[in-house]
Amino acid sequence: MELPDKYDPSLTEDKWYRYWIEHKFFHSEPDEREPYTIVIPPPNVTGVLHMGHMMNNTLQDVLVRRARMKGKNALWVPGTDHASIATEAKVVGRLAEKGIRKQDLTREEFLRHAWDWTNEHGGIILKQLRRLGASCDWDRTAFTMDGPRSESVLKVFCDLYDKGLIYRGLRMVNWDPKARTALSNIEVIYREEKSKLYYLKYYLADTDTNPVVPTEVEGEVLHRDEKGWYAVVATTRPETIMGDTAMCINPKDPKNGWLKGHKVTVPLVGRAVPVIEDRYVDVEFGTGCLKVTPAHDVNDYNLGKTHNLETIDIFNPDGTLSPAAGLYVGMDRMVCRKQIAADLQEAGLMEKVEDYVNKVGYSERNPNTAVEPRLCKQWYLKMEHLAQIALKPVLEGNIKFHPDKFVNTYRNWLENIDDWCISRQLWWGHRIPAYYLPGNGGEDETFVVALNKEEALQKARKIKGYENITAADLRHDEDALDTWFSSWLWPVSLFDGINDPGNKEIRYYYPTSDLVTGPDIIFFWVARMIMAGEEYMGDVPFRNVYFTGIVRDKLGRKMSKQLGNSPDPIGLIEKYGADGVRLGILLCTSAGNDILFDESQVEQGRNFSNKIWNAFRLVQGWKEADVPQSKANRVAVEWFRAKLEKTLAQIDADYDKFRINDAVMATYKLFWDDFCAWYLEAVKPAYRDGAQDPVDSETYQATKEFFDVLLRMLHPVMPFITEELWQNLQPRKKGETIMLQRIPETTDCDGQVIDRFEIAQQAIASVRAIRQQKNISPKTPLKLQVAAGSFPEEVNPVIEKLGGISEIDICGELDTSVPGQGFLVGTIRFFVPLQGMIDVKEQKEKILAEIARYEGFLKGVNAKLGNARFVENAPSAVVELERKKQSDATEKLNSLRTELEKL
RNA sequence: GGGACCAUAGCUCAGCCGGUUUAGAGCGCUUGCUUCACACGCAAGAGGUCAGCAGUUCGAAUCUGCUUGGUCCCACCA
Repeated sequence: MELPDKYDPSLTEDKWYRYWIEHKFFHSEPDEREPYTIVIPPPNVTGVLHMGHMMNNTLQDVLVRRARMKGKNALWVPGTDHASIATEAKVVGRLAEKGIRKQDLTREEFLRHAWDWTNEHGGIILKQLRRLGASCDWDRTAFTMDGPRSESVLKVFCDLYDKGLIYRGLRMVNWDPKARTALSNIEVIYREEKSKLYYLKYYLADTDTNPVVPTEVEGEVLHRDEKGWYAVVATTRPETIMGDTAMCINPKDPKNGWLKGHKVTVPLVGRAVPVIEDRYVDVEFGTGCLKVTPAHDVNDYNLGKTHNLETIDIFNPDGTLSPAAGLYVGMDRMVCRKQIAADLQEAGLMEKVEDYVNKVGYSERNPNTAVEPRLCKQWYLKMEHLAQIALKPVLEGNIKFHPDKFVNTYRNWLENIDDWCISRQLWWGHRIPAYYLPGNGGEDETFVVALNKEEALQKARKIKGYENITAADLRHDEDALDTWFSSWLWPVSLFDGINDPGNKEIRYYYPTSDLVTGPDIIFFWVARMIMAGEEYMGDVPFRNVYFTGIVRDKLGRKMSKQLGNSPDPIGLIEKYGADGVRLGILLCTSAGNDILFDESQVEQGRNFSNKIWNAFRLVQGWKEADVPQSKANRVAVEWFRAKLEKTLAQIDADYDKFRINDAVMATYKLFWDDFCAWYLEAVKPAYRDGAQDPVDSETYQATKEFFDVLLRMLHPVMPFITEELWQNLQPRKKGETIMLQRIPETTDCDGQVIDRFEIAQQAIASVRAIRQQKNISPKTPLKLQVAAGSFPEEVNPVIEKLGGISEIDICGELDTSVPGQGFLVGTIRFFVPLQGMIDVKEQKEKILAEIARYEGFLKGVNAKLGNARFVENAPSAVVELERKKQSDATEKLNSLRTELEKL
């Protein structure tokens, strides 16, 4: 077979992926083998692949392919997430393009559109993962809103409700006015922002009742003008004054003490509100006077509760001013802020405006929409018990985080956790299985929680006074559940562990092995999966969590559509091949650290593919012959066998510690440096008279075996090219695959073999350096002298072959009477005679520099050994080591000086 | 406001339970090579006072403290 000199991934990738699928190599069923399970972090069903997915899924594929090749029953379950708020937003946007408003549709009509959209775009991302080579068991592809998963969600909701962990409560929630839904605390992202601090005048409302107004307060300017006495309130949100129902001061604040017991008038609004006292107020902030708007601020809400204040909700769900505001009705809150500021100024009610930096909460899914605190009734999940059971396995090490620094983050969150707001005012999602009974519909409305309407009806009829109601009387709760309320069940629900507890699959595959995900969803997902796992399985959902970093561009910026700095993953695969992309990503990954992605890394991956390809071309072109093995070949084979063993052990250790980039780099260097640059060069047959010499059988077979092992080691990282070459390395049976071959177990290696070959490597490098310096062609044969001693003669043939040495003379003393150049490998002295080709002056300078270096080194060592305290206190082994350094350096110096003299 | 992490060659990082390292890797860079596997290559090189200061120690990139610069997480200060 004639192979082109460039590897073309497009000719192999699709072919082998189809082969793997046809033979169901990715499919797993429970059997007697040890299971290895990964569940995919389900991407948004309508999402498209980005670099973060590429990294995350490449890592998972490496882990799962490796486990498979270690003989485990490996399973990687794929699937997608319905992503309620994100998907609903997309559907709303798409409908808007067609001029359709969500509020004009019924729930059923809207859901029809949402499913259409899902079916149209859903799963694109999973198709893209196939291009990457992902060895997911596609037969098991799941969706968080498919039948079994939805049923699991509802069952869990009912169960938690029955356990008293779910309740309905009137609370101040984080409201997204664009999506018009409540959000959980962790869906709010706080951003520092330049804004204004407005100082508003609140005139005393009761001046005519002759208040006791102080004539002076030490160090403070009192507020009085022609209209009377006034207090000044600093606020960032003047548009909320229509909801003010009090002003608050700290009881211990001397400068505002005069306001006690008075009423003040809300500017523009004209309403008189009481001045209340609460230690919550920070005396130092602003003027020490706080406007209290119980409906629109969490702290104010709490103040309102303790001080029994009226609550005036001045906003509509979409963030516009409601009739309750009385002013600016229908205006957007942000527009209103500017308008009211102008109006206050105009009316002389604004003392001043300052620049101010504060933190504003934004919706995670609508990043340009500021969250509005809003008082409304929502469903909550109590967290105390769940947090407790989730904390233990992580703190006790039953679940290991990589890197473990995230244990702190995790603990901190769980120890200070708030109840989880699980209801969303959305249609796309799992509808809350609560049914309201006919009644007043007020705050204390009656409801039942049940899997379906029939069950709900049965439950409802047991309630006194409702014995005769019909299904039509029941009103199903309109809200959907938070997306994460379904994904937290993922490792359990994928094996139907909720609907069919104790089934064969859940018993076999649960707990899963490793989870690969980003630290940004440690609270959203990781922590909650541990809660659900412990609650419903009584066991951890996974053993290890590998946290990836964020993929950033070369300049350290997050990848984003706006910046246009995110490469198209499929484009990259087409340009460099999936294997190249995978290697490029893996080389720069390390657990928990952000990765700075640059296309040059993928180029490196592509180059490596090509290197493997060409190494294969070389070996494939060899002719095997029944001739005795040369000494050089024997030494090389022996060495590479040892080197392979040693590296295999290293790589195993790296993978076990989740140091995947180190493992990949070690494999890369083993193939490129050790195998190609040294081993293949050492055994490569000579090319003579227009034909290549044959290779002896022993070496030929060993080389093929090495190649086979190397391909197996590389396969988890570069699945396509390794399959292609493995299939061609020797005739394979139909249905065979490298995927299911074993990666060899490690055995002990002969360190001495490696050490002595290293001497040869260094000698060869030195000879090559001499050639380079003296401008001597690699083809010109050179002689080499070695001072007899600890030099291992076995490696001579290798030095001769790779160094272009015609003769190695092992002598008692180097014959430096002829001009030439010496070098040292460790303490072994070498000399290359060079008849009249060297520059004596340059040579001298070099030796002098070397001498200076060793003298400095020796000085340091001598200083240590001359220090009585060192010799007395340091362990004897350490002192011995220093002595050895001393004698070695002295010896080196002597030989250098001898050489110098002889020049 | 609380907490975590980071600072080592031009770049990205490893080493960090103190002593076989007057510091390693990959990429990049320099020089020389159309050597019949590969220029997506081969070979040989250059390059760092381990952020700064102080301390502990016979000995510190490695431990402690402080300083500077950077990143991230958590928190209801208008």
